Amino acid sequence: MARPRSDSRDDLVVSAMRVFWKSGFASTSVDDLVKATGVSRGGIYTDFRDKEGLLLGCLVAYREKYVDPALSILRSDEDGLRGIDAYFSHFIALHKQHGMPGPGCFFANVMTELAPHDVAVRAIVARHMADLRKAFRQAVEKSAKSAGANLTNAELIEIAGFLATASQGLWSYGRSILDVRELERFKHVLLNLLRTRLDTSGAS
Amino acid sequence: MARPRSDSRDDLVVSAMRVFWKSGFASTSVDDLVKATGVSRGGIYTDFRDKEGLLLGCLVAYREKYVDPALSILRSDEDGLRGIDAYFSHFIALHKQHGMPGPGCFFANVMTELAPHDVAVRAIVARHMADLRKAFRQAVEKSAKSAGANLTNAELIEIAGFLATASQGLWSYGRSILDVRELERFKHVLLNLLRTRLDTSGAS
DNA sequence: GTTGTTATGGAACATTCATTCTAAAATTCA
DNA sequence: TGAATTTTAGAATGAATGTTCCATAACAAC
Repeated sequence: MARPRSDSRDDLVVSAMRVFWKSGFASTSVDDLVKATGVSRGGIYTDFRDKEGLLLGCLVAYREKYVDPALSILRSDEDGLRGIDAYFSHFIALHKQHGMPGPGCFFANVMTELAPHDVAVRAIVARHMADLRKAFRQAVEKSAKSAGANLTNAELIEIAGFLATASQGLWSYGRSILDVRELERFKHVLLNLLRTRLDTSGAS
Repeated sequence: MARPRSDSRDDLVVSAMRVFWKSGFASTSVDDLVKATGVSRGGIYTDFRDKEGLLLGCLVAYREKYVDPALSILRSDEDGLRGIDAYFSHFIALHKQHGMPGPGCFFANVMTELAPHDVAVRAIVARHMADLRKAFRQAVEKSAKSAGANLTNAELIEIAGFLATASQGLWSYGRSILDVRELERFKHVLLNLLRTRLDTSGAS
């Protein structure tokens, strides 16, 4: 049963992504991938060089399917803090619907498992973190403006980097707990800290 | 060459810990462990039920050898914020001496890789996070007092939970980057946020 | 309906895996 | 020294691994 190429491969990469996402790279066998995707071994090795090639494809698919929409949400609200709130709520909702312990963030998982030993993974993870920092930076900048806070460019960048890194901790933690409310508490504290930080940088 | 039992097994568990810590559970073979520890396959399976049993032993050893000293540092300074600073500096120094990309935090790594699928791991990780929260809580409480900040018990707990979770993100991120200064920037922002939070909760 | 292209299921392959076992060697204690 | 106890190195086991290959079957285009 040969299916039309273009969209069947989207299915392949999306199904594979979910398995890698939940179980990690090393613990996922090619057999698992064949079963989960419905694509034959040959098909997988034709379209991707090997198991790691498929993983890299899955990371790209994850960015398009999950990260980009989340960053749009983060950017779309003209109120920066509300955008950040919405970004976290979006992923927390994903964890709620998935059931806890949650799947975490695919990038955070892969970063933790493979980054030290795999340059290709490190590169694509670095790009993800840069995107995340950039989106946070714009959000913080907006809310700083509307709060009348004076933040230097360096401070904006610092804070954005902190937010990006801290949120990776949240998603990893989500893989080990049974209560989503812990995720919400994190969001709550993060926003409070950020708000007070902006409120105390009022124009001199 | 039979060595005295009690201390040779400490060596075993410490050497194995380092391998699991850097390479993860699934990617570490029993062969790797035999080579790294110098203990025979039989010896490993005699003292620990299986590979996972050894991992659990390594997690306990990690807590004793790395976490407890770090928490002592965190607790020892009578200035809470300075204790938090010292805690992060301690682990950052570890990353510096190890070379980047760093090994991260063993608990954070195992949490990300195994927690969703392994109840035993989840339990021991939960205990670690609780310890970490408790230590952070005491530190924040101390610095709140000395800053004259009015924080409710609930607020203290919330903030401590945030700190514990956020720091997991830092260590995971440390596995994907080549420049330790990124870790230091994180610490810097974290402490700033915390400081301003305490300064704005002054007695009414 | 024929032809050329692609995908399939599954066999085949060579490794590697976790785990068990055993005979020899080292260590302990008398 | 000699007997009892551990530990070792490494063979053995059987299953699982990633990857390649191929004959069959499904498809698209004409």
